[in-house]
Amino acid sequence: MAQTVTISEISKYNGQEVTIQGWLYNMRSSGKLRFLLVRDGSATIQCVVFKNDVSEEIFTNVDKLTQESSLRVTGKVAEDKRSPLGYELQVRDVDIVQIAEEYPISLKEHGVDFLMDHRHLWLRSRLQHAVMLVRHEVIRAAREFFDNRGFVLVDSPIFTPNAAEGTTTLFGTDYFGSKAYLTQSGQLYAEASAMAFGKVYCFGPTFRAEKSKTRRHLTEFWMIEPEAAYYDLNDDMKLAEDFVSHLVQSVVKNRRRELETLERDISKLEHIKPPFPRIHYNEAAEMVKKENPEFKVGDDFGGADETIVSEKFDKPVIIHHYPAAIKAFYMKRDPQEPQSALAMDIIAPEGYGEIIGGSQREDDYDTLLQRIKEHNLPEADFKWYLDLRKYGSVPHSGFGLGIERTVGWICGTKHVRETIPYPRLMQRIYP
RNA sequence: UCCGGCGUAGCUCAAUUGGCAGAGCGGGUGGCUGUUAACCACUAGGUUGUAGGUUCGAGUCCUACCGCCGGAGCCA
Repeated sequence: MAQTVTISEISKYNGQEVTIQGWLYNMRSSGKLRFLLVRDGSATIQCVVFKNDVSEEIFTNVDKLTQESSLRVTGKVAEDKRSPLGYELQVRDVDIVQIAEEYPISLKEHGVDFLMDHRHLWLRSRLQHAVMLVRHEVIRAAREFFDNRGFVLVDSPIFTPNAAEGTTTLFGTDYFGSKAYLTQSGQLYAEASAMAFGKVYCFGPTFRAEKSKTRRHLTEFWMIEPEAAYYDLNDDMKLAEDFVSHLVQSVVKNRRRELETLERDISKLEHIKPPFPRIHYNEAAEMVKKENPEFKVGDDFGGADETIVSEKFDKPVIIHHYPAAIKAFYMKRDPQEPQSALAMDIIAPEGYGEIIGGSQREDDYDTLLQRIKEHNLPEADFKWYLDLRKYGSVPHSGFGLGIERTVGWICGTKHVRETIPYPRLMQRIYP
């Protein structure tokens, strides 16, 4: 009875007989030879069936195999320079678990819509598999980063009674007869958590009902949001650049093979280390104005404008001190320049757009109450949030990082929908 | 919501600007002892998104609708 092993660890068993269990990715044949490409989720290996090495029955059965049929293969691990993996399996026995029906996804080209309709199967293919492993590494490294720095995971709720920044972009649900919304950010609750634990982060799905149809948008996406008491904007920016650098370096180190599979130019990631360029909004606005005459100082940047700024640098760019008028109600204004918010965004290189938005929060009770009134927000729903400014208020800051945009940038994918297993878009909620 | 593009075989696409609906892949059958999206031969496969219109004749032109794509706005 041969030992059952995973393909990614096959090099440990060179010369030994082992069993692998997986699915048939592709088969080629040549007379008395059959080449079975078998994947098991960890990697893919070529299994060579030579007619004279197996029984007549096994050889006949192999010819019945179809793409994605499930099977167990037993054979001897052999080093082979012709194999991309470095090893192949010299087959002695094949145990067919199921003969797959005609598989919809061929090895040739398909359109995006067709592939998305078959997302549940598309995840098996090489490139999608690589992207998901990078996503896994980004999330693993993100939690590692905060855990190592004394941040506590304190998650925020997904159902919320109110709208942090207006209800038009929120998904409403019926909550036992009253209205509830799906969260668009865990931040407000993270602020409360930070007052209990000092340094916290929350990580979960967030929802935006905006009718956006671009390569950068999903209606459901994952965001990781640290929040720290006694952090000012400078502390926040330092934390953010250390964080982004750690994510990129972890992927470069631990998922290099996947980046190569994706044909990502790794040299563009290797030098992503602190410090990042930091530029004042006014400075960024001047850069944009030179190339986009329609832009007016005081406006928010559009996608193309962000790219104009990010193209000037080969690292992510931190833009800070945005005009308070275009930013959220909870952001503190700079006492030195009251028209500006203590806010910062990080724009990824190569046109991948905003991956981080953060700020120092307003910590004065009266000022915050005034902002809530100015924005016509339901005061009663924010009572608990205002409480934080009544009982030991402290300066504090935080930011949110969009997982999908970050993974998209690191992988070099064209559209964020390929960076989440089952994307939700305006026109898609299947599968 | 606005702007633009596209809907032809299971999939990816072609069809000479209005004149016999085709190819590759995938499926099926057969062949080949080292294939790398293997290759070779044969084979099955169609209400050209829907409805109407113009015309001797419409995949192609016109009108409406439906679906999809990605860009703007907004954002991570």
